[in-house]
Amino acid sequence: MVDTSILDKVFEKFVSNTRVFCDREVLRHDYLPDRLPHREEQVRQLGEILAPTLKSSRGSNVFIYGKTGTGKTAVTKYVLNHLETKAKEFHAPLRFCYVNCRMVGSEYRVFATLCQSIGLLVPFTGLSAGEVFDRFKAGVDALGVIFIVVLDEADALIKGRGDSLLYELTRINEALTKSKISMIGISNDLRLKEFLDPRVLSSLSEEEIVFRPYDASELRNILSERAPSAFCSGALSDAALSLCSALAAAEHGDARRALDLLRVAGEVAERAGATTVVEDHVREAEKHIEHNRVFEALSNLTLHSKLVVLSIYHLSKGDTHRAITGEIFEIYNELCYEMGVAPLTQRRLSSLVNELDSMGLLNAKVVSMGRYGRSKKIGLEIARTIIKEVFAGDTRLGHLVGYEPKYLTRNENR
DNA sequence: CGTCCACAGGAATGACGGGCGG
DNA sequence: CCGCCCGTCATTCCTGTGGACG
Repeated sequence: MVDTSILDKVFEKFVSNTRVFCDREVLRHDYLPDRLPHREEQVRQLGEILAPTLKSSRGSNVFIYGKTGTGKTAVTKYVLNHLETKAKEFHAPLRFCYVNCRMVGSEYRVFATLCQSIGLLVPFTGLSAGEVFDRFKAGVDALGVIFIVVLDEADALIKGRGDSLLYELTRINEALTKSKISMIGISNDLRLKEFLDPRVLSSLSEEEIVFRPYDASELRNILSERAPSAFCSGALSDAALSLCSALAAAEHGDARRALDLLRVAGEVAERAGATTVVEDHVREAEKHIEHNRVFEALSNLTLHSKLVVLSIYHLSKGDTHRAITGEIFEIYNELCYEMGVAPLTQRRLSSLVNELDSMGLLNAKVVSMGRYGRSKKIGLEIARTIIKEVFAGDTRLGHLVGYEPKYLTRNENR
């Protein structure tokens, strides 16, 4: 027999307690507001570039640069949505497809997504990327439309596997007779140009739009624009709103971050039973977000990546000692033995360390120790308590948290 | 000032799981 | 069902290198 009274209380409290939020969806970063403050110029630019598509001519290709949370995606979606409604009004044959390259993952899957958007079903795997591309090409051409391809976070793809995808796409119009394609590339990395083939660069960057980070007062405006529809009147203190803006501005001028902070702060306040969101709730939210991010990232790692993290955890015990690759490999091997799994090679481990570094879980830096060789110095970027928390809850790895590596006892010197 | 450590990280290759068209 | 072609992960082999030591 389960005691449901506890749950009842939780639900009742949730339903009756509508004092803080009235619509928290407004604060999600994928929510598209009616107005995009401080991005009027970019909206106008992109609109001008794409306007010709309404008259069935191809718009220029555009490259959009800017750091995360500067409104690139929002502006693009905003303009495309309006373009779509206009197109319907004028009966212009306009279609578009938005692809987030980082989420989608591989070149193959980008083409697969494009195919799906025009109603072509392709298998998850099995075909060559070229085959999928050809099907897409034939598919769009048959439609006889102006097609806009949006490649968001294109840098994630290009850095990983080169620019052959972009190259093929920029040349696609030569093979099309009834349709035309224009592209919008979006990149978080301003140095992306350096990775690109000059031919791709010139055709892709017919136009460029740069998004500067928001400053604190701009972030404040963005938040205060959304706050009235997100929160009940009087439920949000001015100080809390300012703190969210300031924290996000200090980071990267990241509006996404500001919105997250505000939303989570509201949730923290709500759970605490408060009627007003105050600064302390924001600070709490900051910790909460970081904790969640790390927890999620750690939990989703593969077994071997987890073992690598654990090895570094053991090595950095006590002080802020930074491990080097060789040491990590020693302890990693011990842990693998304890687990009864075959260890990976040092070469592979080195790649895993780099992946963990770019996820922000580790901090890896190549250093030369002169006579004593060249290696990577690696330290944990995250709180040890979270590592304990994640691995202690793992049935397979729990016992390794308290494991005493023989390597460490063998080398009592530091 | 040359040597030589302890790796970094690129390239080629292979095992594996999966879908294709015939 | 088969032979073929993928993408992904991992191994093997490799060349390159910053700087303390002698």
